[in-house]
Formats: sequence, structure tokens, C-alpha cells
Amino acid sequence: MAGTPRIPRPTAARVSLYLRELERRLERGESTIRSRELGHCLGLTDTQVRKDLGHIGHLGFPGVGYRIEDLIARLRFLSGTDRGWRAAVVGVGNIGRALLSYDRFESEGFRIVAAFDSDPEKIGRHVGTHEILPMERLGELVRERGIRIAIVTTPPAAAQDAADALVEAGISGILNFAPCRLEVPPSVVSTEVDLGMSLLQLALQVRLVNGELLEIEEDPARSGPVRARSIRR
Amino acid sequence: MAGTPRIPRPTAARVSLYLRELERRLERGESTIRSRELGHCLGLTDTQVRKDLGHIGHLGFPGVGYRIEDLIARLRFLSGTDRGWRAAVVGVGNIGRALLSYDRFESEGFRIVAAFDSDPEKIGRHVGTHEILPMERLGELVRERGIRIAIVTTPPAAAQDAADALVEAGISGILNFAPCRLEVPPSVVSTEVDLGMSLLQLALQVRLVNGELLEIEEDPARSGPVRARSIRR
DNA sequence: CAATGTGAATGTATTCACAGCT
DNA sequence: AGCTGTGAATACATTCACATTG
Repeated sequence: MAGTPRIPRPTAARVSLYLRELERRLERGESTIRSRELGHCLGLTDTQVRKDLGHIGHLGFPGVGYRIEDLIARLRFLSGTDRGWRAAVVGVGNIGRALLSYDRFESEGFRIVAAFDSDPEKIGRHVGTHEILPMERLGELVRERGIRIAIVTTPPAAAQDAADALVEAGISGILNFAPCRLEVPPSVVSTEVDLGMSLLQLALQVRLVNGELLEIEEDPARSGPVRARSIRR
Repeated sequence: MAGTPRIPRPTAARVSLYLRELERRLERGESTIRSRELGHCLGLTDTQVRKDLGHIGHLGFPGVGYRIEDLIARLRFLSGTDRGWRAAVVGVGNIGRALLSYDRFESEGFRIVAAFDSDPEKIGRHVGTHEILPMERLGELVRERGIRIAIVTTPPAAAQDAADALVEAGISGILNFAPCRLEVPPSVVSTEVDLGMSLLQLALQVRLVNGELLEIEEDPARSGPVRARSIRR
């Protein structure tokens, strides 16, 4: 029974896109949607939407489309956001505070149930309703409060230590805002949100779109059939 | 016209990864690196690294590797982060404030040179060295200060208006933290960082890795026992 | 020689085309 | 009729294998 249903990675990455759009439409009172329309407003083709949703379960009605409510239920079930994930924030700096005040997680199926920091100055202070707790209590509280996901917002120098402590405590996933790669065992999922990297990627795209990249060989006198090593400045 | 040299999208997405690792190594005093090592610490194969760097320009030396300094120069040139990008923050809430205090952008080739908000209460106040300016002055200041990139951190309801104003002002790229899709003309690049979506993707990956997805066949709501059709595989 | 750069082979994702439902 | 679901065809990305190079 090893048959993992295996959802292709690109499809999995689009699940959250679908979910957000579907919830918006449900709020507006719509009850069904066709693949063409869903795709169009998300910048995808209708075929791609059907392929994706096909991987997820056969929920469409030929001639009609998809029932939005069923689709949402399915996607929330898949992502576990129907049951709610309990999460912790580790590192209460500027970004950590912003996340602790972000009121949208709750409705999206996540609940932040603890905030940790290693700075003794900060311990015991509050951010909104969250008390800042010492790192020493991390293992204990992860178990007691059923925390499975952690958001790391420490300075980069402290991020690996935080990750080690989280792994030790038995966490399942880490969302890492520190601009560094974390070493974790393969059973733990770690993904990164690096603001600098996001900006850089945006900048690169801007240059590509605007055709600002004259490209290759800075030396125009050079264009012979012989490629390979040319000049490198 | 010569076909755009076109860097494949996955390659472009890895540029920022390479750059971050290379800069770390340069700081440590290393001067060359081989594709195998660079790939290993980034979770890529050596071949993939060579293919990527091959798209970017021929900078390697057989038998030796790549000169880190040259590679960094090339990647920064490509992304325009050698000249510096001037950026604005639009929407000074929790996340906006965190970004205005984020001291890392400068060294990565970006400078935040203006902060805007539509709330009259906030106008004139300061976050760090940044004065909060009224949206009305956006067009003027984008031109005066050479702003090409904007970071949108308004509530979702205000994000599209902000985007329209930015497009009108002649911005080239938008990094959008509001959890909604922005409509922009194709000449403007808009990318999204949705914290909820990031968490949801992480959650989905955790479930996939942990094999929590038993995967049920179809919902029995309204489908007779006959399923002759749609047997896949 | 040891590592790059790159065609050829493989693997994966998207798009096409259409059979089959409602 | 209109739309879904899906094999077949295409496009794209990664990996392999090796000739080439400083």
C-alpha cells in the first residue's frame, strides 16, 4: 500500500492559491466555479486547473463545474487547516512581533500558541495576548500545547540553535524567516522566506522584463564560433 | 533581433540562493569554489550548478572552479544590486514597520527611500529615520527619488488602490505582502509574499512527508455505487 | 589531472484533443 | 450543449556522460 497519492510539487504549491480564491468567492455567495474562470483569475489555463484538481480528488461535475464549498473542504482537509495547526514563534524581534499581531492566521487554520526568545530582557513581556517565554521551556511547551509548526524569526546567528532545539522538541515543520539555510533531519520540513531574496528575485525579473540585460560577452569584439572560455575580466 | 539570452525561470530563482552563499564564503575569506561544493551545501547537484552558472556567463576555470568574487560581481550585475535599487514601502502597519527597520536590505543592494500611508494619523510620524508620507505625494516622490520598486504592506482592501497609484507613478516592480492578487499591466512585475500561503504550503508538505494523507476515494455524497468510469490507471 | 561546459538522454510538467458525463 | 477528466503530444528541466580546458 505504498501507493502515496503523490501530488506533484507544482500542484501542491498552487493549492494555497486555489484556496484563497475559492474562499473569497464563497464569501461573495458564489457556489460553483468552472475551471476556465478559476484559472483565468489566477493566471492559469483551464486545463491546468483541471489537472491539479484531478490530482486532488474527482470533485467536478461535467457541464457544471466545481462546487466551491466541497472544493474548499477538500483542500482544507488536505492541508490540515480544517483541524487547525498549533504554531510557535521563536524570536521576538520586529518581524516576530509583526507575526504575533497578524490576525489572519487564525481564520486560515493556524493558531500561534507560544512565543519564545532567548533575551532575558524580553521574557515575561507581552505582545498582544502572547507572553514571551524563555527558550528553556520550549521542549516542555511544544509537547504540552501540541505545537507542530514553528516560525523562526531570530537573527541568523541564532537560527540554527533555535532549529536544533525545535527538532529536539519534536517539531514537524519550520518556516524560517532568518536569512540562512537550516540543517534539519529529512523528517522535518523547513522552508524559507527570505525578504532579501524575494526582493532580489523581483529585481531580476524587472530587469528581464525590461530587457535591461544586454547579456553575455561584455566584449563586443568577441563572437567567434569558439565558445568556451572567453575573457572574464 | 537576437533572441533574448533568456535565463530559465528555475535558474533565475536560484540566483539569489547562490548569491547569498557566495557572499557568506567571501566573508570567510574563501576565494574559489567548485560546483560540487556549492551545490552540496545548497541541496543541488554539481551539474545543476554548472548549468545554471553556464546560463549566466562562462566564469569557471576547468580544474579549479569559480572565482567567488567574479561570480558575485556577475550575479549582482545581473540583478542590478550592484547599482542599488531605490524602494518605497506603502502601508505602515506591523509588517511595514518591521520592513522599515530591517537593516539588511542596504547591504543587499536595496535602499528604502520613502514610506507612505493613507492614514492621516500616521502622516509625519517617523519609523526609524523614515518619515511617513501621504499617498498624495507618491507620484512626485517616485520621480524625484528614482524609486523603481515598491513594497506593498497595506491591508488587502487597500492594496489594489495602492498598486494602481504605483503603476500610475511609473514603478517597475511590486513586492506585495497583502494577501490578494494585484492587477498590473504586463510591463510591471508583481510578486507576492503571502504569509498565510507560506504556512499553508509548509503544512501541506508536512502532511505529505509524514504520510498523513491516506487519501480517500471520492466523497460518497451523491455518487451511486457504480463507478465503472473514471478508474484511473 | 581535476573540474568545467555541454550535447544527449531522461524525467517531469504543461498543453492539446477528445471521450464521456450531467 | 457545456464542462470535466485524462491519455497523448509537446515543452521544459534535470541528470548523465564525456570531450575540453587551464
